[in-house]
Amino acid sequence: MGDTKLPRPTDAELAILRVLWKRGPSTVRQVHDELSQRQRVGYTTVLKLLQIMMEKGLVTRDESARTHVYNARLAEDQTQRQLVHDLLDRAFAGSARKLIMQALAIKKASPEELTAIRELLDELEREQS
Amino acid sequence: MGDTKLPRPTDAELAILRVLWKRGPSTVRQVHDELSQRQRVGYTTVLKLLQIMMEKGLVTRDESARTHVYNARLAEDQTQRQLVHDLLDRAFAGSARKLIMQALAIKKASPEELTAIRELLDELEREQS
DNA sequence: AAACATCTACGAAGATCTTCGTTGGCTTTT
DNA sequence: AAAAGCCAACGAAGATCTTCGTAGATGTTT
Repeated sequence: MGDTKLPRPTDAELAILRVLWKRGPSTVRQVHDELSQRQRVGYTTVLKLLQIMMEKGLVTRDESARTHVYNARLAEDQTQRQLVHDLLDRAFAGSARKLIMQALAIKKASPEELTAIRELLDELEREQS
Repeated sequence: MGDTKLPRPTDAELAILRVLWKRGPSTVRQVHDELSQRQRVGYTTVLKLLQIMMEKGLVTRDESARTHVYNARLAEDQTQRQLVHDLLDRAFAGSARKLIMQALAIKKASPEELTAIRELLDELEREQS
C-alpha cells in the first residue's frame, strides 16, 4: 500500500537522482554543490525539484533536523530497469533483442564487456532449462 | 546545411512515428485511424502534432496534393539508436553493459533471441580483431 | 450550384517542466 | 541581542507538451 507506481523521472529529476545514488542521503546543498560542478543551476531550483520529487514519491526525506536529508526512493538498478522497460514499450514494441542490438552498435564495447554479457547469456540459458 | 540535430521525440510524437514506420508515408487520416485503434485521440490532435513534428524536422511532408503525405525523416533504427544513446547518457553514465543487463533482466528473452544476441557478440568480436 | 464532406491552418486552453526570486524562520557569529 | 548567514516554503514566470475547437479552403455529391 502507499506505493502507487512511481512516475518516470524527468531529465532534471534524473540528474538529481544520479547525485543521490552516487552520494547517498544528501542535503539540498550537497546535491546542489555536486550538480553545479557540471551545470549552472540555482540552489532553489534544486530545492524545488527535490520538493516536487518528494510529492511524486521519487525521493524520501528525513526532516528530523532543520536541514532536511533526501534520498532516492528506488535503487539505481530499479530505476534503470524501469526506464529500459519504458523505452522498450514506447520505441521497441517490447523487443529486448532490438534494443540490445542498438546498445551494442553504439558503444564499441570492450572485450571484457562482451565477455561479461556472454556470461550473463549463459546464466539466463541455464535458468531457463 | 539544414540538418541540425533533431530533438528527442516526445511520447506522443513517438507514437506517431511508430505508425509512420509501420505504414510508410501516410496521410493524417491514415495515421489517425491507426492510432485511434489503440488510444482515443482526435483527428486535429494528430494533425497538429504532425505539423509540429514537421517544424522540428522529425517528419517530411509531401504537399503536392491537397491531402498532405507525411513520412518519418529518420528510419526506425536510427531513432531507436538515438534514444538508446540518450538513455545511456542520462541514466547509465554511458555503460552499455549495464543497460544490456537490465534489458535482459526484464524480458525473459526466448532461446532464439539469446542465440541471435550471441551471434551479434561473435560478429563484434570478429570485427574487433 | 447548393449541400455536404474533408482537409489544413490557427489559436488557445490546460497540464507539466524548469527556473528562480522572495519571504520568513532558525542558527551562528559578532 | 543585533547582525549575518542558511534553510524551507511559496508562488510565479516562461517553456514545452498535449489536446482539440473553429474557421476557411478545397473537393465531392446531389
